[in-house]
Amino acid sequence: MELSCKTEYALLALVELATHHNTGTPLQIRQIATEQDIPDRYLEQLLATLRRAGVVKSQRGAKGGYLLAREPWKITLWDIISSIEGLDSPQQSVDENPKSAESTVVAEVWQEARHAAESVLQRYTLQDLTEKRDARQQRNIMYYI
Amino acid sequence: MELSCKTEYALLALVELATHHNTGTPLQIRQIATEQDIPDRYLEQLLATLRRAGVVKSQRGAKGGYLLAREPWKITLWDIISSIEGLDSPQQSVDENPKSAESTVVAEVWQEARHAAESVLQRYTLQDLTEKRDARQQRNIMYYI
DNA sequence: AGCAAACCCCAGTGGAGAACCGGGATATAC
DNA sequence: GTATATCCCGGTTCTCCACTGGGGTTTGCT
Repeated sequence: MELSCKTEYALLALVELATHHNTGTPLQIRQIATEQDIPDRYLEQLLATLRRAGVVKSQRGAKGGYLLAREPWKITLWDIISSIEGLDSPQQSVDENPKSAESTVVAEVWQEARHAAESVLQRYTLQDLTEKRDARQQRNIMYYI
Repeated sequence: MELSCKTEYALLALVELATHHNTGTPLQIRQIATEQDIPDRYLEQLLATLRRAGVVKSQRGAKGGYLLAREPWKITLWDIISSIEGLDSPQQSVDENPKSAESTVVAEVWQEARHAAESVLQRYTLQDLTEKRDARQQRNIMYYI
């Protein structure tokens, strides 16, 4: 239920990639890390996960770095979070423990709640986040006048 | 995002209490535990938490046990989960780390998603769970005919 | 070709919480 | 007073999170 540090790092990093997306040049781990104040060796792992999930792509070697795999408006927050959270549900273990009627009902309701949150996260894209951030910064500038 | 074992135990135990609520007699840990297949010493801790949160009340001594603190239709699933998960937000630490614009936006969106899930859980009461269970059992019986 | 800059992979560590188990103190019905 | 329950405090094992470190590999540049 709580926003884990891990997920927040991933989101912040991708917002950073989204803002530099129009340049076409890759962003390096180090740059993202210093910009968003994330431990770089940790961020490296998160980006690796996101790459394997097909959210970002990487360019190895000198002058390498990371790029978004798709346009910012084609990446939803749910894409990111489900990738990083790893709800792979690896084995649909056909175990024969017949869940009680109570368990089944609880699971159904929980599923409904999770789906509600999921659909909110599906509605937001990286593009939306950068726009919301820019709008917020504009407002903050207004306050200073 | 996932339903923890802990929370599921609490919900199952409370469903059990809700079904015996009309009798007016308290249910004991041991009974709930064997009925719902929960380790009893663990359930004891959960019920203690729920008691401190005001969801259930206890009766000590022989012939003691647990009772719902309110009627089953006045206890929402959110009441239970927030009690057990302990999202008390203990200290509103007025720390002076100015969150970045990106962090703020991410937090806002996350808040919105969490609120969506929360409102689903607010809509369901213990009464709803028992009714859903009974309806489901009726349907299962129909299948056997 | 050589070198440095970047990603890639694997492994380990410290702390926190989950999911338990156990023992003794306390309250209550009979 | 005794049996029966909850209450309270602690410890234990396990997993995950957050993070660090040591190499290896690919690539651009000169």
